[in-house]
Amino acid sequence: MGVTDSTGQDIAQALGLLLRRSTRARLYVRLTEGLGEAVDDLTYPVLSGLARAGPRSAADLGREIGLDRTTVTRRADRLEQAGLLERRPDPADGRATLLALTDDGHAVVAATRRRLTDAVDASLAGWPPADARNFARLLRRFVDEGPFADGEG
Amino acid sequence: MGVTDSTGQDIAQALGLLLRRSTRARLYVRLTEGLGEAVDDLTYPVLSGLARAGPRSAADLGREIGLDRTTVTRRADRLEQAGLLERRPDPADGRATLLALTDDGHAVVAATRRRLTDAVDASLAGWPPADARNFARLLRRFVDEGPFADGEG
DNA sequence: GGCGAAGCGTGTGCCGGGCACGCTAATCTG
DNA sequence: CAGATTAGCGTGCCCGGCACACGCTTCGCC
Repeated sequence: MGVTDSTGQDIAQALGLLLRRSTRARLYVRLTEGLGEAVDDLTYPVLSGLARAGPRSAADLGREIGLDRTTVTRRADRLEQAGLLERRPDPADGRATLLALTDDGHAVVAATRRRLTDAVDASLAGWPPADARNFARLLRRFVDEGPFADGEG
Repeated sequence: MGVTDSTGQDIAQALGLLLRRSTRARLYVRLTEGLGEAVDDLTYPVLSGLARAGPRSAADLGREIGLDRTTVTRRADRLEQAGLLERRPDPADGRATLLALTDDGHAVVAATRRRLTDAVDASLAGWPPADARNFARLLRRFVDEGPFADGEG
């Protein structure tokens, strides 16, 4: 990895830039804009996590998405009030309360995902299809094996 | 973008995963670990921004990195106390105060960047060099043209 | 059937972030 | 050249999110 091989450095730089911009541009804020008062960059991870993992208890979901149990509870309160999420008693465990998306909740997640996909599509518009496919493949591999791959989520 | 072309969707998915994990794994926290009490995931962007843009006023830097002017000031206070940053009166403008990295500050930024590069190198260890180079090129292009490219930073 | 463990919700304290104020200096105007 | 307007800075203040601690209920084991 001498001067002749700056690949790692290049990627690190681009990665830093990516992470910086995605927060600076408030990506999450924009993606969730206009989807109702309750859904914003803070509450969306709860919705998204439930969409991914299915009905879960607050504690489980917290472990899943890296938040404190109580924080999940508070955010779920807001989402429940907005009708995007509902609480059901766990049939298998009387103390547990399952958080589950309502149809509206699923719709919000779908809309947000579509927005992101559209944005990606737009920025890939001028790319040769082969490059785009290659990028998708390599990015996927990097994310799976990458410096963050200590968890499943 | 029918069923036959899921490329955009694939990238969006991987991108979401990447952003999620980088916060969930507290990437920034780890990268700045052990570099002194004052430097953490909150104060590092100030350091990094100064390293990129050179000596700047708090207001300018705030616009640069997407933070409120006063927030930059508070964080700069901590960094100044730790000797990583210094305040100089702007010779060209008597009301302005320039924030500038000290040698120690530059060293901290260099160390953090090296850590990230090392992590990337490690996860690229098993890759064919051609793939790695391709990935670097494509990622760079995507970041430059991507859905976030509304700013320079 | 009783007892420790696990889960949930909520009250409380703490910390980060943005707004508003007062001040100083630069720039514009007549 | 003097007054007025504008731009910049630091700090006091308030709001909101987060984690810890408590009390309660329920499960699992003995």
